[in-house]
Amino acid sequence: MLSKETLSKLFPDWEDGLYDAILNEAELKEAKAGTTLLKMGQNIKSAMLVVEGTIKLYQEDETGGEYFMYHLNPGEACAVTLVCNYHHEQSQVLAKAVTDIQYLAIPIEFMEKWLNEFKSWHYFVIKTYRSRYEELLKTIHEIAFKNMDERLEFYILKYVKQFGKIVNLTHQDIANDLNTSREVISRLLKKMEHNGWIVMNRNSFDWIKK
Amino acid sequence: MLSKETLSKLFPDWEDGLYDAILNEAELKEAKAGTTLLKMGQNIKSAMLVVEGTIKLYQEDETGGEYFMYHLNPGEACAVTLVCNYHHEQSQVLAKAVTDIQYLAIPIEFMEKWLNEFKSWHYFVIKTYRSRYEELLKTIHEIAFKNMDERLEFYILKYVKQFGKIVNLTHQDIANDLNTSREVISRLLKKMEHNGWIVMNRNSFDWIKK
DNA sequence: TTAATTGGGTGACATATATCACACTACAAT
DNA sequence: ATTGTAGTGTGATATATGTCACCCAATTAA
Repeated sequence: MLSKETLSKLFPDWEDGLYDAILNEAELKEAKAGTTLLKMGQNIKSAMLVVEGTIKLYQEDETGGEYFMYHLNPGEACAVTLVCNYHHEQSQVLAKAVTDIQYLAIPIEFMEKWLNEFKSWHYFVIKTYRSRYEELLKTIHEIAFKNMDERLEFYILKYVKQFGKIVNLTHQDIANDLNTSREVISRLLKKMEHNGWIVMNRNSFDWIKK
Repeated sequence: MLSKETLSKLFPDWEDGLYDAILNEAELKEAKAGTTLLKMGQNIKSAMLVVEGTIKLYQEDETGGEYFMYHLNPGEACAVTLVCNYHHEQSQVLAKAVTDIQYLAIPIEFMEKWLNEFKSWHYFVIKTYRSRYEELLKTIHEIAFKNMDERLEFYILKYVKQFGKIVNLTHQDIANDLNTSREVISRLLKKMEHNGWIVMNRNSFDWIKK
């Protein structure tokens, strides 16, 4: 079960009443690694706050393509689910659990209410949107101006920052996240290996640049 | 000079005290069409609210490339300038006036203060971030999944929605906004003409599809 | 131990876009 | 009328990436 202590570690800037509200209204849910938590076009019925584990956020194409945008970690929230004035709002993003996760699901009817009641909630929402907006800007910068080799490096660095220098991803995983094909990634990784940036193993490689 | 009536038409959801605060603290500025209002990396010293005219927001590359993301119209605000807790925050976007414009410049020291004082300001900031976040998602969708011909159509439709079916842009203008070359745009527009989607003139063309 | 599956390597080729060179035309300036 | 300039059209070619075909090695399942 969830305690006020746990909450105050995850969300240190909240006022006391907000912790109580969460304990009363939020449901603590779990999901296995790999689960899809939110699909594009799906109706949003609750806000999502990460308690444990990591979530990956994607832009999704009608034809099945995906483009990875950013990670969500404990103490962070999915921006799109935070402000739903109307019911039946549809998700604009795809969210997947990377690891086994725990998250808080708060029915969206509390969103409007809490914005009124809790100043710290209000700040939390703004902070969330601001930082996600910045992530999207970085993503646009990559896709609009960089070639695949640079985007791959940027992608790997995001991974390394999250999980460390041993990158446990198959070439196919990476290709899916960057909306390209496995062959392209294989060739680019080979180049990186020649350049001495990585050491390759089956199913993984080590980032050793710098 | 700026009146409370004008303000209440532009920003209908604000509380009364906020109009007064604006009248006291904001400076009404003007800029000619084509002016650069904010460059990437530039220190943000004031928030920007559009009163008259249209602004275009870009992502900018170190090497001079630009990618158009969205328009800002009267009653809208530049999200990045709205939440600057620290001084010396650097702009992540490029903003240019498309038409002659008037805008309100509010020194950033009031941002934190007003978030505390005015609930309607708080909502305004959230609404701004939310809608800009959605624009960025659409932009990512275009660049990540679409070829240049589809992106060009999307681009033209944004223009048409803003300014009407007569598109007063040179091929070079469009190429700059989509970070490609004039030749590419020329050829694609020729195709659109063949398909009967547009009628071309010198310095402009008409969108007649559908 | 053998067979099947998954991850990866690589050549050949297709396509989209970028780049270069240059020609042409409408309009503006003189 | 002449000249200059900005906007446009278009072939030739280069490059990055996508696609197809197929192989091999490592791991797992039988």
